[in-house]
Amino acid sequence: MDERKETTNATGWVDGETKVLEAPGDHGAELRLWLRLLTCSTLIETEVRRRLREEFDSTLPRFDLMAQLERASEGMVLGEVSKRMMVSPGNITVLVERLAESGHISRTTSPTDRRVQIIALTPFGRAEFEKMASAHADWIADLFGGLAPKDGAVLLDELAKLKRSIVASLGKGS
Amino acid sequence: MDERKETTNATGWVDGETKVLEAPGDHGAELRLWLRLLTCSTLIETEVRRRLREEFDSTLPRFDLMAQLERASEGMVLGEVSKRMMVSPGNITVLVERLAESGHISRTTSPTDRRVQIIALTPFGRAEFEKMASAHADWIADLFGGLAPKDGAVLLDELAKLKRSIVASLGKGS
DNA sequence: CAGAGAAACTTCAAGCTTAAAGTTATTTTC
DNA sequence: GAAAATAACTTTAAGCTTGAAGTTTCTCTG
Repeated sequence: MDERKETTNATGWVDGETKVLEAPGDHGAELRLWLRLLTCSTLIETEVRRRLREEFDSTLPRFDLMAQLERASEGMVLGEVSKRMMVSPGNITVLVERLAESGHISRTTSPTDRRVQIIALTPFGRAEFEKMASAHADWIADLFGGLAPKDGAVLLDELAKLKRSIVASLGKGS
Repeated sequence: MDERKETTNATGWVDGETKVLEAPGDHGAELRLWLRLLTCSTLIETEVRRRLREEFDSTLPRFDLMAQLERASEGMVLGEVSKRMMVSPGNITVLVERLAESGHISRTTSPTDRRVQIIALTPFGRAEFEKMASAHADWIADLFGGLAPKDGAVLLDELAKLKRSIVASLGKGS
């Protein structure tokens, strides 16, 4: 990419290594961590989006939706897709419209409940998805390739702990 | 939040813990890692966006842009902001318009180069930003609060390694 | 110093995303 | 069995985001 310093688009603290703003409670360590986490996932996500667009003329949301459908051979209800993708129902409506238009998914109204829409990959959609998924796995493997297996294992473990911390913190609020 | 299983909105592989799809090259470990990383950063980002909206009627992009300006007392050129935030120039144009409208930033044409726009926080904008930044630091500290200091240090270190891997991989392609 | 080229935005078309409000259909309650 | 509540979307308004094309303003070459 380029030689740009570490920056972020979600905290605003430039160069987390050396210049994190000192908050009253001195939350510098957490901010630095968050910044670095965000930098990594932004870099990866941006690259994945770019390649999906350039190599498959597709987008990440489309890919994600198809991925949800991939192992649901009987199809899936819109609400379930919405929950799994953690996005709003209205969002799914739009995505589904486009994917149906392009022939990647089929759409039927449930015979037992006319409120319910069931979507499923078409054979064409499945074939397209498989191509994308295979390439996607390679891209990710490449991006993580410089990480020693041991580091990968440690990172996976630490991220599990972080996730528990996040979920616990979110839980308190509700 | 809720008791939903680990899911993602950028890979489609549900429940990274147990069910990652086996790619031909067996990239399961990397996919699992990516999924977990993404889950963490999505959870945090979603929460930060929610709170910025609810507590400050603001958005993450706005906050980010103001954060870039926060330590640039002399103001900053749009192009520089765009680079630091890693977003497109067109995006900055729109954000700047709105922030100028709401009185958070000022905007002047450079006296030496009429192509160049210089933006800076207004006193009002600075005051608003400081409130937000302080709250933001608290939110992050909360979300990471369940992580032992030692785990934080390890995570920071592993993420540095990951970032190097990513940057190296991106560099190869160009 | 004129024309070519590069820079720094701005505009445009398209798509993603959300919260909130609106529809339609099913279930629950009295 | 109607009215009320609930569910499952869909629609709407607003904002974010991008890549590509367009405009204006320097800067560089010959």
